[in-house]
Amino acid sequence: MIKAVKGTRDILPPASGQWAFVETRVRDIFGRYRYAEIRTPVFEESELFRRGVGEETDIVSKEMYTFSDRDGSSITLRPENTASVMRAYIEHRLDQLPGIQKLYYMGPMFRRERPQKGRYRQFHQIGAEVIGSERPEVDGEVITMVFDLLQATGVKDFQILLNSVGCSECRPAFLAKLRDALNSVKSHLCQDCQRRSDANPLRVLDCKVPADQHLINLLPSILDSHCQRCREHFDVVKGMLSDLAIPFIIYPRLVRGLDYYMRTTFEFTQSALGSQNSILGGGRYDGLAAQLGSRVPAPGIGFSIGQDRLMMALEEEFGNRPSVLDVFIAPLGASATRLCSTLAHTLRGGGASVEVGFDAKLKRALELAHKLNARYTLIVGDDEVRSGQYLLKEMSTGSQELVSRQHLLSKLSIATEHGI
RNA sequence: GUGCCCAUAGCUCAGCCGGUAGAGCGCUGGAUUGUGGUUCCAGAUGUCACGGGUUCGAUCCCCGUUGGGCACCCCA
Repeated sequence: MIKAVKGTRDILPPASGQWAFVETRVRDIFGRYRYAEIRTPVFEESELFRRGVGEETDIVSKEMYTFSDRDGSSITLRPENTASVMRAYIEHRLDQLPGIQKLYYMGPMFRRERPQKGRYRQFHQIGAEVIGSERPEVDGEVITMVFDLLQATGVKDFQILLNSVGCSECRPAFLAKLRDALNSVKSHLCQDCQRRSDANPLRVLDCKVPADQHLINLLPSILDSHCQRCREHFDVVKGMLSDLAIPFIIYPRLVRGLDYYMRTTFEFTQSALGSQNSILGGGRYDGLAAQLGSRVPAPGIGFSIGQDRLMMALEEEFGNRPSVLDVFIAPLGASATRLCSTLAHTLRGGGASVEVGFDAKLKRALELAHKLNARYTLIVGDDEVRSGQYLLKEMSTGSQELVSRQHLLSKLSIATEHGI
């Protein structure tokens, strides 16, 4: 039997309906913030990610799906979408458009990692980018928007971690201070941290080994190394969130894995997700455009939500909500079946969701209607065909009455909004 | 990529100390004519993940492969 390849999966009903529900909410809420959708290709020239994401990152150094095209060019399945969006921004001169660009996307990304809960080789991200402004107010608005989205979809018990990783002016000084401090304590840290101290000192801050924590807490904080511009920027972001009563935790140890981040970085975590507890991450990347060869400055900030993880966090929320079926039509016999096709079409035209049964046995039809969670079953047999009065049965109560074709729709009192 | 654990019906799982498999749920059919949910009866379904090895004989023991889970690395 051929199966889905390692780390990929099928999203089947009813889960697919839940995914679509979330996507509808995304479009609604992002739309209110005047974001517009951008759809970039699923694969790009490999060079884009090498330059955009960073040669030294794990993503680029060991997780990319890269292959040679027939003309010899190197192609990579996108491991994330920010670089692509920025590429499109530069390529199509979106900087020439009035105002700042606010773009959102959703779709599959690909990384060749070992799969585990909340981590897939094909996974799905919902993200947004604002390009063309370095104002801190934009950062605040972006965070506010994701907060709104999580609230609207019903995610519970999440935390917002906020940090500022400085800029090209103040970060080198911080790194020097950190290296110094690490040199004196690293022999007391865990194996991994000893290695990180040299390879990637920032990562030490991310260590979760309990025994290391008290020493790590004594290490220099990036917050103390901020230059004046970074400090002012961060203050505005924090102030905005406070004004909006959005709870956040200043987490100076938050380091993000992609090279392009500077100043504001953030992450939303949710405890129910297990080890992969990060549901979304984002930050500012004012230098990315230049790295990609843009001649005009294009400061930006963005985030991406792990949709697979978001869905996991919402599992309880969705529970076993039944799918919506307003009417199951049960035709008994050939003439009734023929009539029911037009009847179904009329009801669907009026907004009802309708399924027509094909089993001539009423018992079978009712069984199926029940299993499909139909609100009503419409019984159409020879008697009904003759009289033009159809037997409408309400499944929850079992009560039934004869209704004429004209009155069917109003009798059904179709709910205007079909949730899921 | 590394370590540990796991793989039996569509799903959740049982299967002693090696003798080629079972339950619950679900599914299909029936309990006389056009009435579902509860009930009763009957039935189907398994290359016991795959490939080797040991053995008279392997779902069970051993090795490998594939897939999954957990943790690490890292990240969404």
